[in-house]
Amino acid sequence: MRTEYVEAVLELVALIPAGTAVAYGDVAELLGSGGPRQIGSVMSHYGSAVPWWRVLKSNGEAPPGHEREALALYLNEGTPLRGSYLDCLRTGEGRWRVDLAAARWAPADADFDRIDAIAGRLERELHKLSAPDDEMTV
DNA sequence: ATTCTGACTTGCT
DNA sequence: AAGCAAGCCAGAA
Repeated sequence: MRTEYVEAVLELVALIPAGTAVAYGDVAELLGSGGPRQIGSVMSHYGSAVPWWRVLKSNGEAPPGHEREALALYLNEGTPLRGSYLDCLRTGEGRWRVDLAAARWAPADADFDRIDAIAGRLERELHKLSAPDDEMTV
């Protein structure tokens, strides 16, 4: 189901500029909630409408099962790559990955404002759900 | 309540 | 560089 968490993740991913990328864990950190696996889960189920290829594994490998498609997109938007991606294109044999050190998205001040807005909204939403427990204790 | 599973990470061979 | 085990977090069975 499209929970607040899912919405927050998708909104955040939508902010990632072309040519840059972040790791699943980075998204979780920016969001201030959940872990890498939660992000991966959200992307696999609801990521089709956002730039999913800009969120990948911490070692720079493209999301499992979408390597081919992702490579085309990276080349298309000039994302820094490492390894023999050319061979991969021609012979389908080379190993490659995104040069995350060079491609990692560095949010500007304006971006952080939006990120904080999303994270804050999510925070309040989650708190709201776990709040009604004051009377139960005692 | 318990167990399993997964578009994850990190650390150790 | 490549494989493996153990953490880790939530949702589903």
